[in-house]
Amino acid sequence: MTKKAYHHGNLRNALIGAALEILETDGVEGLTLRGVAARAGVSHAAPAHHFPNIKSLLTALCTIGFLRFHDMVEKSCAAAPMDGPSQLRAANAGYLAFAVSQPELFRLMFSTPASDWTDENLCAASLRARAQLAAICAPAADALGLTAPDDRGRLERLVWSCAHGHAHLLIEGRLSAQSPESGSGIMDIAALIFSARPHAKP
Amino acid sequence: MTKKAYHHGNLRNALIGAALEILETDGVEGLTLRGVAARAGVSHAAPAHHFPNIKSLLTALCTIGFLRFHDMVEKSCAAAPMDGPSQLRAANAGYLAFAVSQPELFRLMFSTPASDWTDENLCAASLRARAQLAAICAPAADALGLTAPDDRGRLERLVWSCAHGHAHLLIEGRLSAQSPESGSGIMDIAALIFSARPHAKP
DNA sequence: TTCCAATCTTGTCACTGTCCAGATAAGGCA
DNA sequence: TGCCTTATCTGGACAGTGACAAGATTGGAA
Repeated sequence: MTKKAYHHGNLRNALIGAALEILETDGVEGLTLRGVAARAGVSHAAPAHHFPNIKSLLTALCTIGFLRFHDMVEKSCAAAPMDGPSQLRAANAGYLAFAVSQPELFRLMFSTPASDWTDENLCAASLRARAQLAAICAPAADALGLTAPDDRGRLERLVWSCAHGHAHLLIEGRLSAQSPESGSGIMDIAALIFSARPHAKP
Repeated sequence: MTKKAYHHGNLRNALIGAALEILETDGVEGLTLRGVAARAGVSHAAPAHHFPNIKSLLTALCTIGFLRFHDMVEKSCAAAPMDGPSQLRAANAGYLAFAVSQPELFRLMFSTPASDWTDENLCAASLRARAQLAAICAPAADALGLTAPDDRGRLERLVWSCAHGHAHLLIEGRLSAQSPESGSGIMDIAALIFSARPHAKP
């Protein structure tokens, strides 16, 4: 055990783990390929075989982020009543909770140039989260009498924009004066939506 | 004229100008202190006297961003009818137009760790934009019968979150399938707000 | 005119990502 | 069993980066 094995055996995962730790501690600007290698206990060039460049490492982190994000929203929704407004509130709460609990990862996920968006895994993970959003919005769209795909997409964008904007502004310290649970965002939106009379075309 | 002056005379502004150009061309990751110096035609260490470190340069860019942002929203609102909904729509349009026209600057403005938020000028410029938002939201708050400062703040956050989220998702390429003018964001929000009956407490 | 302070240049350092050649080990094949 | 192909990892190197230090240049005040 005192003698270090030449082959790590599970270096790729070890690197990702180390990178995730460094990410939340020091932020993206503190995340260096050499630092990750050092934390994993390998030489500075060892990551090259698993991640040809730092962008590919960030892409892997980003992918994990979307998976975690999906799970967190799902759990939040599963614990809530099944009616439309409750599901929207739960989704918003999950969105926010993820951003607050792992702000650096959240930042990374939504800073597009940082990662490689031609990567299959990343696209799949991202699309899965996108589909989740659509499913959660469906009851609200039904309640508002929106049948045209365009209108439904518009509602999704509205809900998403609101949740995302709130989460982003919050972790960037722009809403620091208020507590995260102060009930802004989709919660109020939902209340307004469901109290408003459905109107055919804006 | 063939002989280059030892003293630039207006180096600080020249550096900022060069940095703004490089920023929108190559993004923040392509913005280097040495590159900025080269574009301004000075040696690699010349910026040090005006900007002790790269963070202070980014802070200056960020400050300019908030000034431009304020002006853009103001112009958009000035060109619109003075009623509450129109002003909200105009503000949203200005918010979006700024983000789309200078996405890298927008990104920089809302990536907090990039710049120094103890800087007086930056804080002033940011607070000015924040006050502008409050002023634009005031008529909507009045129309909804919101008198308590908490409720008014909540509305502001709601409006801001929605506009910001839409702008951010758009420039990060997450809403690429739809055109920017497709009327999401505050416009729909406003329509819902002004069609909804005012309710005392959610 | 002289001198000081601001400004700019040159040189240097540690650190980074990336590339390269070579060392080491794992597993298939004889 | 022993060899050998391939994947994995090491150590060294290079250009580019931000930051620092020391010296050159200049504008303006005394």
